Amino acid sequence: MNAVTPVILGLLAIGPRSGYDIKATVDRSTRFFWAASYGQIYPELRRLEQEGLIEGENAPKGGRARRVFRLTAAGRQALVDWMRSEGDLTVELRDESLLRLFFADTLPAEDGIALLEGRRRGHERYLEVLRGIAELPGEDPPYIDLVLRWGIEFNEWGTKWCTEQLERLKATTAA
Amino acid sequence: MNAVTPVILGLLAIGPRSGYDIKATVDRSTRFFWAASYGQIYPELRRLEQEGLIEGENAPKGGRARRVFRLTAAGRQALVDWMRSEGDLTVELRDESLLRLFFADTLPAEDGIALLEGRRRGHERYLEVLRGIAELPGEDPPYIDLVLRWGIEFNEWGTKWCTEQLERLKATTAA
DNA sequence: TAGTGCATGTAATGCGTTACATGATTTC
DNA sequence: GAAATCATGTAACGCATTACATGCACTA
Repeated sequence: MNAVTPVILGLLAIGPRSGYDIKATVDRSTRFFWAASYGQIYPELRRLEQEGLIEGENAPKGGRARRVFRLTAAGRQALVDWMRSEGDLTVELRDESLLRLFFADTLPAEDGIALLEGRRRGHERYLEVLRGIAELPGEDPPYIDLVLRWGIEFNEWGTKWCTEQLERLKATTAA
Repeated sequence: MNAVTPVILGLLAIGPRSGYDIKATVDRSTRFFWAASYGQIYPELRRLEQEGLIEGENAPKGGRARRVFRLTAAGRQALVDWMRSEGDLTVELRDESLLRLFFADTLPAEDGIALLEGRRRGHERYLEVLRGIAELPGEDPPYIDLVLRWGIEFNEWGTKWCTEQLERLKATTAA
């Protein structure tokens, strides 16, 4: 069981897919909070098949080799077990902008302002990307939609937070 | 220049410290959004000294060997350069709870509820930790305080978000 | 006097990304 | 006919954590 295992099992629970499909789906969806690369996916697919959690079937498209995997009963059980396993909230965060802010006391006042403005721009850019995904035609299943809305609402909150701090700073320096 | 470089330069800009001190400070402050381990810190201290960005001085406490580092002029410049370098917002997130939620459509309704409740508990636990830090005696410099408040307000927002989604779900299933 | 904290350091390990190789097919 | 996309796969690399080794000093 490693980091890609749950993504693979989870995506195959939605529907059968090839390794390539899995990577493409991840890059359009979970990558914002859970990335995965070919170097993890392909070896893990083989391992999961050996363990009987997934089953592969050759499904070439034209003359192009293609192997589609689907979840076995054991695989579905493994997914359910993982979904119900402990762990209320495990977030690993690496936020360079926050680190810069943390050290902003060592710099002139205008640098702190610039950092906050940059942070806000970053949130706004994320919002554009996520809103673009949300406006795509077709309806997502409820929880996939929920997670997408989390991303949007988080970045809205982050934008607002930066604005508030900027106002507070301006009020303080003015006084 | 690697991931620990800015933390070391930034902390030494606040005041001279030993490698041990740096690790201890990180574990009390930036680790929530920027971790660092001995395996990175000690080799990097040597490298930075060789490059002339920091200077070490033997400062034993009693018979216990101790080496305290401080920033050189070149080191301060390197820090300023990094602080002003591009990069509005680079967040790397690994959120297992979000991944579980993403796949919650494949499970019975009560599992989704449980996931949201667990997520909320996680936010509440983080709040306890961060509020404990905020209530510590002594006053933090403005931006260090700002970042701490970000952590608190983010987890407050996250708690509220979970509550709202739970209410929404209950309203939908009731109807 | 045993345990905890201070203090430095490294070797091993694990993990994930990057980059590349290969080749077919579709699209412009 | 070139470029992009589909599709599979791995080797090399870098990075970070874990775990350990060593030893002094303080405190209960």
